[in-house]
Amino acid sequence: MLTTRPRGTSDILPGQVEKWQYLEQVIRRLCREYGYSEIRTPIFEHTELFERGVGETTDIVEKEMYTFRDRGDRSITLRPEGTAPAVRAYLESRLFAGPQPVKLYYIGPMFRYDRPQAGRYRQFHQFGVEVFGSHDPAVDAEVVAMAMDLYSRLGLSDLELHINSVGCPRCRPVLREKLQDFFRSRLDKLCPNCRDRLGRNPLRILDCKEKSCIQASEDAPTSLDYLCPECTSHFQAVLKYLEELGVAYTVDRRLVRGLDYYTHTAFEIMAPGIGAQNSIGGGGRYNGLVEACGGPAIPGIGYALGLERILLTMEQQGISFPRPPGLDVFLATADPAAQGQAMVLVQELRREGLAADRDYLGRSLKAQMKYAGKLEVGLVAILGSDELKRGVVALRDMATGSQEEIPLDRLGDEIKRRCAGIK
RNA sequence: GUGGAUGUAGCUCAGUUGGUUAGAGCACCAGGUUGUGGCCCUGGGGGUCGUGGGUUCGAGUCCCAUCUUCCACCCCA
Repeated sequence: MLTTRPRGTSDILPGQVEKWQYLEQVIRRLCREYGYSEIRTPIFEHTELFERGVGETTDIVEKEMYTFRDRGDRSITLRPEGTAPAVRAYLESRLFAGPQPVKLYYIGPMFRYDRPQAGRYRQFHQFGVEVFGSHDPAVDAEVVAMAMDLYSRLGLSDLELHINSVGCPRCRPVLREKLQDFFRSRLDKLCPNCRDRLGRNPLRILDCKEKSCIQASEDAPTSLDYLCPECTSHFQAVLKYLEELGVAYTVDRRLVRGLDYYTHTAFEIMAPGIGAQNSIGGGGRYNGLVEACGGPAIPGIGYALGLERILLTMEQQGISFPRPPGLDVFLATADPAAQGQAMVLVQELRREGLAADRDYLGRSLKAQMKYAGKLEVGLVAILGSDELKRGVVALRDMATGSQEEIPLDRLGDEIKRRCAGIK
């Protein structure tokens, strides 16, 4: 137990963490180019925020939250998603009083008490964006295009973008009723889960993966059949913009975001080949959420992408990551007399902005060379008492094996010169 | 939360019908004569056989429980 991490968590170790850093770097650049500012919210919040903000009837709230009482007897929950905290911060800091729209992004760990499997963990990471303050369907399109842009920047291909409109508070009740009418007559064909859903959230039946339910809902009315004129024109505009942006999509009338405050656009991106948990991102418009959280009636839209699943897909598609830079130079000492001088020299090189390191295990020169070879350092500077006397070091190019004496005062510049040539 | 599989050195695995000090390859460390890596050779360290019970004269091998990971379901990222 002492040496075992909690279930569904993972250590991101050297060798792997560079991939994360690369991914994060691409994300941050993307966000800057799209005009988004980062927001960092707490990793835990008051439980009510998620109960209200995510929805009491969702699986997340009903069975997946990490909730506990703190020492002040407050109910605290490790954040299971990023939208509700962003809304909370937007309201708490009155960002709606500043210039609109407010475009935010976040990146960090989320927590859900699920049963782990490939691509699903109890602590996982999401990158997400939220835009507050605009109804413009162009924002819907931009947000979708931005997500797709990230995937393509990472080199991912063969992704499926599904998009739908789930209506608004005006047309959804109509659809709800139509769906309830439709399914009431074929209750016997629905799975127990969906029978339960009929009363609470009939839209979700369309989303059920149970064979019988898929069959039963084949001719069921979908949101697109009962959209109000405003919703229809909004959705048509989003699709038109996507076409203009060259983003390929599939209208999926079964795609549902089950929460009450979700409105209009809903979308999801799937990656084939990474297992059953193949959704690598999803989002939609939530024009009712800010108000539901006690704020003014301000529209919003956003998405969240799963970082583990993106990395999984990249690996599955054989995408190579840029090689992280290692040391510029390794300083090897040829005899113990040079130790003190080596320490000072390495420190000087670092001050000059070079990545430099040396041996700390009292190894023989041979062993130090071997070690440097394993680290794949391009240059090794060798310092012995002979060199020390003459104020030079032997600088060895590890790729070619050629070696040259460099005066100590020129060493930094010489290394920089050679590294520049390689880079 | 439900069902199925898995678990032997850091990694990939072997381990005969239960029977002596549990092995290999790779990795790690050290040597292969005087201050020099990548190949090769030699040697070394490292395993409470996931954990806890049980059966047995004897268990890595059989039984039970538990944990982990994996796969699927539910659902999502």
